Amino acid sequence: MDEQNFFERVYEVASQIPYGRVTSYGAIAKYLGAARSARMVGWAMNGAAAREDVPAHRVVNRVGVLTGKHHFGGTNMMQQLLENEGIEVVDNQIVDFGKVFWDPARELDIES
DNA sequence: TCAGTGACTGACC
DNA sequence: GGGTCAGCCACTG
Repeated sequence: MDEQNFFERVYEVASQIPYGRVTSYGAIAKYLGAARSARMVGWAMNGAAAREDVPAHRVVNRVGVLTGKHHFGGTNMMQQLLENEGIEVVDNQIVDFGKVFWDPARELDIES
């Protein structure tokens, strides 16, 4: 994969999140080989939110809480976006998170 | 340059 | 079972 920036990789993975699915910062970080740098994934999302090709609203923390909704205008817009995709959200938390969870390391698999 | 902060996570008590 | 602590790296003041 040459030497793409860490942020660019995060954007690439996030942009591959299928409709109606969500993932966690740690899952992306782990897929990129930086599971201990989940915070950097969150920081990357800060810039990803500015990109329309990167559904940052589909990325939440490990328990399915929309911790980053505050960066989506400070309103429930992030929740609205998820609900628009068929994802039920209650109190900033995704319902049946385990069912809609999308693991890049498993779905995308690590192709040689 | 140093110190504080943050869209997280795993381990420990 | 639930709350607290430390580690992680980049950005800002």
